Amino acid sequence: MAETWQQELRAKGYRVTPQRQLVLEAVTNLEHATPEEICTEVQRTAQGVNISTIYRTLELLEELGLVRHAHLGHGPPNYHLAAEAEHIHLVCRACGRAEDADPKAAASLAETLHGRSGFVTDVHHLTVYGRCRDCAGA
Amino acid sequence: MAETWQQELRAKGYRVTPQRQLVLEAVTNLEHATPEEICTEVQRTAQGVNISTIYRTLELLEELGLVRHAHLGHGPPNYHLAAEAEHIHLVCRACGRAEDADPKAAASLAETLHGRSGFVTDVHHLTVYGRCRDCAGA
DNA sequence: TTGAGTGCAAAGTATTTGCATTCCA
DNA sequence: TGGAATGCAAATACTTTGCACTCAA
Repeated sequence: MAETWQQELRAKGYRVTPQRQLVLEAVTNLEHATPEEICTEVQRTAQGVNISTIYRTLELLEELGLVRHAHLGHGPPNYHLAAEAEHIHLVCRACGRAEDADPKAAASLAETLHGRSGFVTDVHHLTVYGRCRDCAGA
Repeated sequence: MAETWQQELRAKGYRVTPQRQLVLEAVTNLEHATPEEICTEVQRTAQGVNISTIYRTLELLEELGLVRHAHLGHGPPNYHLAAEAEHIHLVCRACGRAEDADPKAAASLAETLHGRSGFVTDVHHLTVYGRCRDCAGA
Protein backbone atom coordinates (compact mmCIF):
# COMPACT_ATOMS: atom_id res chain seq x y z
CA MET A 1 0.00 0.00 0.00
CA ALA A 2 1.03 3.55 -0.64
CA GLU A 3 2.98 5.47 1.94
CA THR A 4 0.84 7.96 3.81
CA TRP A 5 1.78 11.60 3.75
CA GLN A 6 2.37 11.40 7.49
CA GLN A 7 5.00 8.74 6.94
CA GLU A 8 6.50 10.75 4.16
CA LEU A 9 6.75 13.79 6.42
CA ARG A 10 8.51 11.83 9.13
CA ALA A 11 10.80 10.14 6.66
CA LYS A 12 12.01 13.54 5.55
CA GLY A 13 12.60 14.70 9.09
CA TYR A 14 9.47 16.83 9.32
CA ARG A 15 6.92 16.48 12.05
CA VAL A 16 3.25 15.65 11.86
CA THR A 17 1.39 18.39 13.67
CA PRO A 18 -2.31 19.09 14.15
CA GLN A 19 -1.88 22.33 12.18
CA ARG A 20 -0.49 20.47 9.18
CA GLN A 21 -3.27 17.93 9.29
CA LEU A 22 -5.89 20.67 9.50
CA VAL A 23 -4.42 22.63 6.63
CA LEU A 24 -4.39 19.58 4.42
CA GLU A 25 -7.97 18.80 5.41
CA ALA A 26 -9.01 22.36 4.65
CA VAL A 27 -7.40 22.25 1.22
CA THR A 28 -9.15 18.95 0.62
CA ASN A 29 -12.55 20.24 1.67
CA LEU A 30 -12.44 23.68 0.11
CA GLU A 31 -11.06 22.35 -3.16
CA HIS A 32 -9.99 25.80 -4.32
CA ALA A 33 -9.02 28.31 -1.70
CA THR A 34 -6.74 31.18 -0.85
CA PRO A 35 -4.46 31.10 2.20
CA GLU A 36 -6.90 33.41 3.94
CA GLU A 37 -9.85 31.10 3.28
CA ILE A 38 -7.86 28.08 4.36
CA CYS A 39 -6.97 29.89 7.56
CA THR A 40 -10.62 30.62 8.28
CA GLU A 41 -11.54 27.00 7.66
CA VAL A 42 -8.75 25.74 9.91
CA GLN A 43 -9.77 28.15 12.65
CA ARG A 44 -13.25 26.67 12.75
CA THR A 45 -11.58 23.71 14.45
CA ALA A 46 -8.56 25.32 16.04
CA GLN A 47 -9.06 29.02 16.50
CA GLY A 48 -5.52 29.64 17.66
CA VAL A 49 -3.83 28.83 14.36
CA ASN A 50 -1.98 31.75 12.89
CA ILE A 51 -2.02 32.84 9.25
CA SER A 52 1.77 32.61 9.09
CA THR A 53 1.53 28.94 9.94
CA ILE A 54 -0.86 28.54 7.03
CA TYR A 55 1.67 30.09 4.66
CA ARG A 56 4.52 28.00 6.02
CA THR A 57 2.46 24.83 5.87
CA LEU A 58 1.20 25.43 2.35
CA GLU A 59 4.77 25.96 1.23
CA LEU A 60 5.79 22.69 2.83
CA LEU A 61 2.85 20.74 1.45
CA GLU A 62 3.55 22.08 -1.99
CA GLU A 63 7.20 21.13 -1.69
CA LEU A 64 6.07 17.61 -0.83
CA GLY A 65 3.86 17.60 -3.87
CA LEU A 66 0.63 17.24 -1.89
CA VAL A 67 -0.90 20.55 -2.92
CA ARG A 68 -0.50 22.93 -5.82
CA HIS A 69 -1.34 26.52 -6.41
CA ALA A 70 -2.39 28.64 -9.33
CA HIS A 71 -2.59 32.40 -9.80
CA LEU A 72 -6.10 33.41 -10.72
CA GLY A 73 -5.69 37.08 -11.47
CA HIS A 74 -4.61 39.89 -9.16
CA GLY A 75 -5.48 38.39 -5.83
CA PRO A 76 -3.86 35.79 -3.66
CA PRO A 77 -3.00 32.38 -5.09
CA ASN A 78 -5.42 29.52 -5.07
CA TYR A 79 -4.51 26.16 -3.50
CA HIS A 80 -5.86 22.75 -4.26
CA LEU A 81 -4.91 19.13 -3.76
CA ALA A 82 -2.38 17.80 -6.21
CA ALA A 83 -4.30 14.54 -6.18
CA GLU A 84 -7.47 16.25 -7.36
CA ALA A 85 -8.37 15.72 -10.93
CA GLU A 86 -6.17 17.98 -12.94
CA HIS A 87 -7.84 20.91 -14.53
CA ILE A 88 -7.09 24.29 -15.96
CA HIS A 89 -8.61 27.57 -14.83
CA LEU A 90 -10.54 29.96 -17.02
CA VAL A 91 -10.74 33.43 -15.52
CA CYS A 92 -13.10 36.00 -16.95
CA ARG A 93 -11.56 39.45 -17.07
CA ALA A 94 -14.97 41.07 -17.16
CA CYS A 95 -16.89 39.44 -14.33
CA GLY A 96 -13.90 37.95 -12.51
CA ARG A 97 -15.40 34.50 -12.17
CA ALA A 98 -13.26 31.41 -12.53
CA GLU A 99 -14.36 28.13 -14.03
CA ASP A 100 -12.53 24.87 -14.52
CA ALA A 101 -11.85 23.19 -17.81
CA ASP A 102 -10.49 19.92 -19.07
CA PRO A 103 -6.69 19.92 -19.26
CA LYS A 104 -6.93 17.94 -22.49
CA ALA A 105 -7.67 21.25 -24.13
CA ALA A 106 -4.09 22.23 -23.43
CA ALA A 107 -2.50 19.03 -24.64
CA SER A 108 -1.63 20.40 -28.04
CA LEU A 109 -0.23 23.57 -26.45
CA ALA A 110 2.03 21.56 -24.17
CA GLU A 111 3.14 19.38 -27.03
CA THR A 112 3.96 22.32 -29.28
CA LEU A 113 5.91 24.13 -26.59
CA HIS A 114 7.88 21.03 -25.77
CA GLY A 115 8.69 20.41 -29.38
CA ARG A 116 9.79 23.98 -30.06
CA SER A 117 11.52 25.07 -26.86
CA GLY A 118 11.90 21.93 -24.79
CA PHE A 119 9.60 23.58 -22.25
CA VAL A 120 7.76 21.13 -20.01
CA THR A 121 4.33 22.57 -19.28
CA ASP A 122 2.82 22.28 -15.85
CA VAL A 123 -0.71 21.85 -17.11
CA HIS A 124 -2.53 21.99 -13.78
CA HIS A 125 -1.06 25.40 -13.12
CA LEU A 126 -2.43 26.86 -16.31
CA THR A 127 -4.67 29.87 -16.02
CA VAL A 128 -6.35 31.20 -19.11
CA TYR A 129 -7.68 34.75 -19.15
CA GLY A 130 -10.42 35.92 -21.39
CA ARG A 131 -14.17 36.37 -21.38
CA CYS A 132 -16.70 33.83 -20.31
CA ARG A 133 -19.66 33.04 -22.50
CA ASP A 134 -21.92 35.54 -20.74
CA CYS A 135 -19.48 38.42 -20.85
CA ALA A 136 -18.27 37.68 -24.36
CA GLY A 137 -21.80 37.86 -25.62
CA ALA A 138 -22.45 41.27 -24.10
CA MET B 1 -4.65 58.10 -41.13
CA ALA B 2 -5.32 56.43 -37.83
CA GLU B 3 -6.39 58.40 -34.84
CA THR B 4 -3.54 59.03 -32.44
CA TRP B 5 -3.89 57.89 -28.86
CA GLN B 6 -3.74 61.54 -27.80
CA GLN B 7 -6.82 62.28 -29.86
CA GLU B 8 -8.50 59.21 -28.49
CA LEU B 9 -7.79 60.36 -24.95
CA ARG B 10 -9.29 63.80 -25.59
CA ALA B 11 -12.26 62.35 -27.39
CA LYS B 12 -13.08 60.33 -24.29
CA GLY B 13 -12.78 63.32 -22.01
CA TYR B 14 -9.35 62.41 -20.65
CA ARG B 15 -6.39 64.73 -20.75
CA VAL B 16 -3.03 64.35 -22.36
CA THR B 17 -0.42 64.89 -19.70
CA PRO B 18 3.37 64.57 -19.74
CA GLN B 19 3.08 61.74 -17.20
CA ARG B 20 0.85 59.73 -19.51
CA GLN B 21 3.14 60.26 -22.45
CA LEU B 22 6.15 59.23 -20.41
CA VAL B 23 4.49 56.09 -19.10
CA LEU B 24 3.51 55.01 -22.58
CA GLU B 25 7.05 55.71 -23.79
CA ALA B 26 8.48 53.70 -20.92
CA VAL B 27 6.22 50.74 -21.68
CA THR B 28 7.26 51.01 -25.32
CA ASN B 29 10.97 51.11 -24.54
CA LEU B 30 11.09 48.54 -21.77
CA GLU B 31 8.89 46.10 -23.66
CA HIS B 32 8.18 44.05 -20.54
CA ALA B 33 8.18 45.82 -17.23
CA THR B 34 6.62 45.98 -13.81
CA PRO B 35 5.00 49.18 -12.50
CA GLU B 36 8.09 49.73 -10.39
CA GLU B 37 10.43 49.47 -13.37
CA ILE B 38 8.23 51.72 -15.43
CA CYS B 39 8.30 54.26 -12.61
CA THR B 40 12.09 54.19 -12.52
CA GLU B 41 12.27 54.65 -16.28
CA VAL B 42 9.82 57.56 -16.19
CA GLN B 43 11.74 59.19 -13.37
CA ARG B 44 14.89 59.28 -15.47
CA THR B 45 13.13 62.07 -17.38
CA ALA B 46 10.78 63.45 -14.74
CA GLN B 47 11.96 62.60 -11.27
CA GLY B 48 8.88 63.99 -9.59
CA VAL B 49 6.46 61.40 -10.93
CA ASN B 50 4.84 59.33 -8.24
CA ILE B 51 4.33 55.57 -8.30
CA SER B 52 0.61 56.02 -7.73
CA THR B 53 0.42 57.98 -10.97
CA ILE B 54 2.08 55.05 -12.69
CA TYR B 55 -0.57 52.68 -11.40
CA ARG B 56 -3.40 55.02 -12.32
CA THR B 57 -1.95 55.64 -15.77
CA LEU B 58 -1.34 51.98 -16.51
CA GLU B 59 -4.93 51.23 -15.57
CA LEU B 60 -6.12 53.93 -17.92
CA LEU B 61 -3.87 52.88 -20.79
CA GLU B 62 -5.03 49.32 -20.39
CA GLU B 63 -8.65 50.43 -20.41
CA LEU B 64 -7.95 52.24 -23.67
CA GLY B 65 -6.43 49.08 -25.05
CA LEU B 66 -2.97 50.59 -25.52
CA VAL B 67 -1.15 48.35 -23.07
CA ARG B 68 -1.75 44.91 -21.62
CA HIS B 69 -0.47 43.07 -18.62
CA ALA B 70 0.30 39.50 -17.72
CA HIS B 71 1.00 37.81 -14.40
CA LEU B 72 4.37 36.10 -14.47
CA GLY B 73 4.36 34.28 -11.19
CA HIS B 74 4.22 35.68 -7.66
CA GLY B 75 5.55 39.13 -8.31
CA PRO B 76 4.01 42.26 -9.72
CA PRO B 77 2.35 42.17 -13.12
CA ASN B 78 4.22 42.78 -16.31
CA TYR B 79 3.12 45.45 -18.78
CA HIS B 80 3.72 45.66 -22.49
CA LEU B 81 2.31 47.46 -25.50
CA ALA B 82 -0.84 45.94 -26.91
CA ALA B 83 0.49 46.78 -30.36
CA GLU B 84 3.57 44.64 -29.79
CA ALA B 85 3.63 41.33 -31.53
CA GLU B 86 1.42 39.05 -29.53
CA HIS B 87 3.15 36.34 -27.61
CA ILE B 88 2.65 34.03 -24.70
CA HIS B 89 4.88 33.76 -21.66
CA LEU B 90 6.62 30.64 -20.49
CA VAL B 91 7.71 30.88 -16.87
CA CYS B 92 10.08 28.32 -15.41
CA ARG B 93 9.13 27.34 -11.88
CA ALA B 94 12.66 26.15 -11.18
CA CYS B 95 14.86 29.03 -12.32
CA GLY B 96 12.16 31.67 -12.51
CA ARG B 97 13.12 32.89 -15.95
CA ALA B 98 10.47 33.89 -18.47
CA GLU B 99 10.67 33.39 -22.18
CA ASP B 100 8.29 34.29 -24.97
CA ALA B 101 6.61 31.87 -27.32
CA ASP B 102 4.51 31.99 -30.42
CA PRO B 103 0.81 32.43 -29.63
CA LYS B 104 -0.01 30.03 -32.45
CA ALA B 105 0.88 27.29 -30.00
CA ALA B 106 -2.25 28.23 -28.07
CA ALA B 107 -4.57 28.38 -31.07
CA SER B 108 -5.95 24.92 -30.54
CA LEU B 109 -6.42 25.58 -26.84
CA ALA B 110 -8.40 28.74 -27.55
CA GLU B 111 -10.46 26.95 -30.15
CA THR B 112 -11.27 24.04 -27.88
CA LEU B 113 -12.25 26.27 -24.98
CA HIS B 114 -14.46 28.38 -27.19
CA GLY B 115 -16.15 25.34 -28.61
CA ARG B 116 -16.78 23.72 -25.24
CA SER B 117 -17.54 26.63 -22.93
CA GLY B 118 -17.97 29.65 -25.16
CA PHE B 119 -14.92 31.10 -23.43
CA VAL B 120 -13.05 33.69 -25.48
CA THR B 121 -9.37 33.34 -24.69
CA ASP B 122 -7.19 36.39 -24.32
CA VAL B 123 -4.16 34.76 -25.88
CA HIS B 124 -1.63 37.52 -25.23
CA HIS B 125 -2.35 37.30 -21.54
CA LEU B 126 -1.51 33.63 -21.38
CA THR B 127 1.21 32.56 -18.99
CA VAL B 128 2.34 28.96 -19.00
CA TYR B 129 4.17 27.55 -16.01
CA GLY B 130 6.51 24.63 -16.17
CA ARG B 131 10.16 23.89 -16.58
CA CYS B 132 12.44 25.32 -19.20
CA ARG B 133 14.68 23.05 -21.26
CA ASP B 134 17.64 23.51 -18.92
CA CYS B 135 15.73 22.85 -15.72
CA ALA B 136 13.67 20.02 -17.16
CA GLY B 137 16.83 18.20 -18.12
CA ALA B 138 18.29 18.38 -14.63
C1' DT C 1 15.31 16.07 26.07
C1' DT C 2 15.63 18.85 22.03
C1' DG C 3 15.13 21.17 18.04
C1' DA C 4 11.31 21.51 14.55
C1' DG C 5 7.13 23.97 14.60
C1' DT C 6 4.17 27.55 16.21
C1' DG C 7 2.13 32.07 17.69
C1' DC C 8 2.80 36.70 17.78
C1' DA C 9 4.29 41.02 16.40
C1' DA C 10 6.81 43.64 13.40
C1' DA C 11 8.64 44.38 8.89
C1' DG C 12 8.39 44.06 3.91
C1' DT C 13 6.36 44.41 -0.65
C1' DA C 14 2.64 45.64 -3.80
C1' DT C 15 -1.20 48.49 -4.54
C1' DT C 16 -4.98 51.77 -3.50
C1' DT C 17 -7.12 55.87 -1.74
C1' DG C 18 -8.20 60.65 0.29
C1' DC C 19 -7.22 65.12 -0.28
C1' DA C 20 -5.02 69.53 -1.32
C1' DT C 21 -2.68 71.35 -5.20
C1' DT C 22 -1.60 71.74 -10.08
C1' DC C 23 -2.40 72.47 -14.82
C1' DC C 24 -4.75 70.88 -19.34
C1' DA C 25 -8.47 72.21 -22.28
C1' DT D 1 -11.63 79.17 -15.03
C1' DG D 2 -13.13 74.38 -13.76
C1' DG D 3 -12.44 69.97 -13.04
C1' DA D 4 -9.33 66.12 -14.38
C1' DA D 5 -4.90 64.63 -12.97
C1' DT D 6 -1.14 64.60 -9.86
C1' DG D 7 1.86 64.30 -5.64
C1' DC D 8 2.00 62.97 -1.19
C1' DA D 9 1.00 60.43 2.74
C1' DA D 10 -1.64 57.21 4.89
C1' DA D 11 -4.19 53.04 4.43
C1' DT D 12 -4.83 48.41 2.77
C1' DA D 13 -3.73 43.72 1.18
C1' DC D 14 -0.74 40.00 1.05
C1' DT D 15 3.32 37.68 2.67
C1' DT D 16 7.62 36.99 5.20
C1' DT D 17 10.60 37.03 9.16
C1' DG D 18 12.70 37.12 14.01
C1' DC D 19 12.24 35.33 18.25
C1' DA D 20 10.65 33.11 22.46
C1' DC D 21 7.82 29.30 23.70
C1' DT D 22 5.79 24.72 22.83
C1' DC D 23 5.38 20.01 21.82
C1' DA D 24 6.24 15.81 18.59
C1' DA D 25 9.47 12.27 18.40
